[in-house]
Amino acid sequence: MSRPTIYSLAAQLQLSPSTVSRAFSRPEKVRPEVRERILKAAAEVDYHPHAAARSLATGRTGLLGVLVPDITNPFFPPLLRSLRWMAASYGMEVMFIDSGEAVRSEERLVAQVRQQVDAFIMASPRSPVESLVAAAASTPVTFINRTHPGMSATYCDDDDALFAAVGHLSALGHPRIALVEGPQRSWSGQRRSAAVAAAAAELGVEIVSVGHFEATFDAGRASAPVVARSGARAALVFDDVMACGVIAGLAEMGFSVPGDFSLVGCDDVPFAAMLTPQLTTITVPVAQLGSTAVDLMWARLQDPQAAPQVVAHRSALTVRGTTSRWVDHRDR
Amino acid sequence: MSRPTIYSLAAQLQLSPSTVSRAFSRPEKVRPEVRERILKAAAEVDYHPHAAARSLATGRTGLLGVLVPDITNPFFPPLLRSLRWMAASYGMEVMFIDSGEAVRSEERLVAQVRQQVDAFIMASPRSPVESLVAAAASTPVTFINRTHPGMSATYCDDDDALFAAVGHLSALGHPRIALVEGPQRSWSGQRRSAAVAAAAAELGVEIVSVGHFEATFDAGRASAPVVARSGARAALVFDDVMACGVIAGLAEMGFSVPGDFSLVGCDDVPFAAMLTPQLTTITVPVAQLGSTAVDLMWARLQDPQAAPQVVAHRSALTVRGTTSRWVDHRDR
DNA sequence: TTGAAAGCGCTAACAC
DNA sequence: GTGTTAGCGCTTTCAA
Repeated sequence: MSRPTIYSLAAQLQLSPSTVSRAFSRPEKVRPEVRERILKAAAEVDYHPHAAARSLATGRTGLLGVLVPDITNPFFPPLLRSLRWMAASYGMEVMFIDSGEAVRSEERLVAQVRQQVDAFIMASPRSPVESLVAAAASTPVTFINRTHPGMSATYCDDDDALFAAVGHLSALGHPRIALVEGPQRSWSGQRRSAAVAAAAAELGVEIVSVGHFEATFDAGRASAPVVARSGARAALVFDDVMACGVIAGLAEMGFSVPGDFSLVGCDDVPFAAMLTPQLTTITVPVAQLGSTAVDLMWARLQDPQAAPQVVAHRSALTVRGTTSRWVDHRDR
Repeated sequence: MSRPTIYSLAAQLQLSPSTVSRAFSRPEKVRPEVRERILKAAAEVDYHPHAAARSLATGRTGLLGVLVPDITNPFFPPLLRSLRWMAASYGMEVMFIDSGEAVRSEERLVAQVRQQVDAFIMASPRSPVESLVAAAASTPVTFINRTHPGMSATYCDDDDALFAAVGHLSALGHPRIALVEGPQRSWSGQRRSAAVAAAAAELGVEIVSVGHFEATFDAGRASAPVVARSGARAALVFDDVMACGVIAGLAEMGFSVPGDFSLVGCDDVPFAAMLTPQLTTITVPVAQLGSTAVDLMWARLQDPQAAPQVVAHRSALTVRGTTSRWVDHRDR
């Protein structure tokens, strides 16, 4: 009546436990017909190897720790989904860790579970990388959207997309573009700001930064008056959530998007296309970031000696409904 | 150089392994000063009990399996976050399982990991409950937003909120309300439709159902023409995502919300308040659903004999910007 | 190709 | 309150 083990199966089949074990862990080392017999009997009694026992013997858990700062941020769910799906394809399950944006606690959370997972994938943009790596101790970690020497990572290169965005707004007649920047500590944020500056210089467009803001709706809304005062009639916003805030803030001041202001967000989170009007934004290939991260993680697991890799993906401008031609008042 | 164990600690402290073990698993059974000594030494060498070994010995994994149909649906992230947070407070970690809305695969996924988790919490509204329970085998499961005889569950009771919503629209001058229903198989959907009907009868409002739709943005958009033709100038929509779709569809037909149509969504997902105008909706206490589910799960784990419980939470109407007074054209 | 046996690190009787 | 000991179910040399 208790759950079947390799021993009960072995006894029933008049085989040794090791043979039964091999049938599952190293099928190629057991004669096909014997293997068949074992698998069949196993299926009948619904036998599954005991994960903990296997783990104790091998030192591997089959678990991948995924750290995100805030699953409530719409950027992460598609990423988590992709990670879990890809992990499953390698036979691994996902241990989900949400730090609730509590940067201080991430270290502790990671240290707490590092022995229960074979590897970590971290998509947390704020915590100091060093302390995360330290907390993971000898457990390999792969980063998403940030890099660290000696660690595998995959990130999104927004340079081209941002260039396209600046070009798009410029072509629409905007001589000047407001830039609503994200958290100063954000790795992607810094890269994005730099890319915009480069693009603007090349395209002869004036960029006016309205400052750094938290990546939240409220912060976006709070930035709206600054955007309005900037003299620009178009804005590039650090991410889609903030862009929603900017739209709301502008609306409170009586401005409409894209009527009075053109807006470009970033990330293309699921709801960007659900807004009315739909948000023009930079589409980040989240699913690919996820699957690449898992691939890199797996490579490290297979060969711990192998050199860590960093692979970039490119985002692209997706023009939708929040950008429109700018007509100077004086022309009207 | 290898990781510390209760044996290495015991040797170092001239104690027996069991005492060291107890210091961690049953601290009250070891003399305070000895416990101190052990904990101190453990901290120094950064000792943590080996989860797999413990699991093998106790039969418990410390893992909670959380099944959601689609983490990309904005209803679930806050729930997952709450679940993980509450689980952590009981010292459990979360194994995340997203079925990708593939109802057929949920059974398989559950069966695959049921031995690695101590319990399941399932928030999947579509799969036949019976097969989920069967797949979980002897692993206890707690449901969210659906019930099953013999199983613990917590759900949201929308009756009062829906009554308030109908009353709200009625007070705004709407004699007739369109009802955009969700998937027919959805447990909550059926309850919501029934509650609306009851409220309408009591309040003397006419409800016209525009039919059942998938709970997606596109389906919502597709329902817009039907809503427009319904004769109603207000609509109750199964959930917020669909409501976004309805707004988009209406906009394509030249109608504005709340100018031409008043809309009430359901769930109050994070982005409901990020829309412009903000969505009037039914606020579901997701965090409480999550923590209650974990509590119920824990109760089952502590005492498998205890009777399963079902606890309801109430949602509430949150009036925001998508509902407004209806003025009949003929009056204009 | 298969079997015997040791051991992974911890817990839980049980005895002291 | 603490120590002894026997597993928990699997993998993995090593021999046969």
